[in-house]
Amino acid sequence: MARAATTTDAFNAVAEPRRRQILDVLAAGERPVNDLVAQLGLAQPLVSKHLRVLRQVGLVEVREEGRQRLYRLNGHPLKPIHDWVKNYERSWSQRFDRLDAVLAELKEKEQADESRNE
Amino acid sequence: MARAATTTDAFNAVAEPRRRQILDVLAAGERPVNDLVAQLGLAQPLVSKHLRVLRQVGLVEVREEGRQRLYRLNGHPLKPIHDWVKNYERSWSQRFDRLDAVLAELKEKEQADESRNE
DNA sequence: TTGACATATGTCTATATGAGTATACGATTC
DNA sequence: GAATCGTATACTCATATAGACATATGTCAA
Repeated sequence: MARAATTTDAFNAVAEPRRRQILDVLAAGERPVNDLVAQLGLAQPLVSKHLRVLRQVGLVEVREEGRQRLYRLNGHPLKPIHDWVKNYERSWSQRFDRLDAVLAELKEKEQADESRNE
Repeated sequence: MARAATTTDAFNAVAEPRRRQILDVLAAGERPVNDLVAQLGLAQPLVSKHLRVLRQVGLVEVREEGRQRLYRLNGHPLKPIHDWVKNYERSWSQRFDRLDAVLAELKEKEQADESRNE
């Protein structure tokens, strides 16, 4: 089997840095394709293709206005990523240091109790 | 150009659901490969290959003990993902509703002031 | 209606993938 | 040292990609 399609889910869609850039620009508000082309310095067909992927996973929505297509962000599909990754925050954040210390203490105490019962 | 290698960064490495599963198991503590094979129900060579990718982006580390290799989690490389995605949290979280309301109010007031100066 | 503009799609190429299967390799045990 | 265990690697396959380029489609203006 090959790698999962980029359109499988937000995880795959967002693995491509250019697509993250597009979302970052759209976070400031609705934009026509050519604005994105200009801001990102990418070829227009490439931007259109990235937008297609983002559309397919629901990360952007389009609105037609004259000959322009206005794209806007929809962050909802990013929630699963956030939900998953936030469980690992303790790996780097000092915010959890105190909690970790408490847990270690509890564990130690528990083991002491166990050995008392042997 | 082809899609960026899975070993390019955590974004790409973690786009594969099996690799996320592996990390989820390792979050509970150090594990030998065969434990992962059993818990995930995957073929052993497949697990080894996924572990290799995770190693290359620094998400896991290995320790040899006899004929076993004990893998453990290192969440640090996930921080960029968390940092990026958390900026989009307002897209789905109600926690930001109040803030958004305040911002909208400010904006309205600002526009009122502007029109007074015309 | 002709042309310019905004965007999407098709084709091509190089490349890498996940999974399956077989096998290699080092450590241990007999 | 032979057999076994735990793990990694090699090879194969089908498939999808990002990007470059050319072109199609639709909309507006002169």
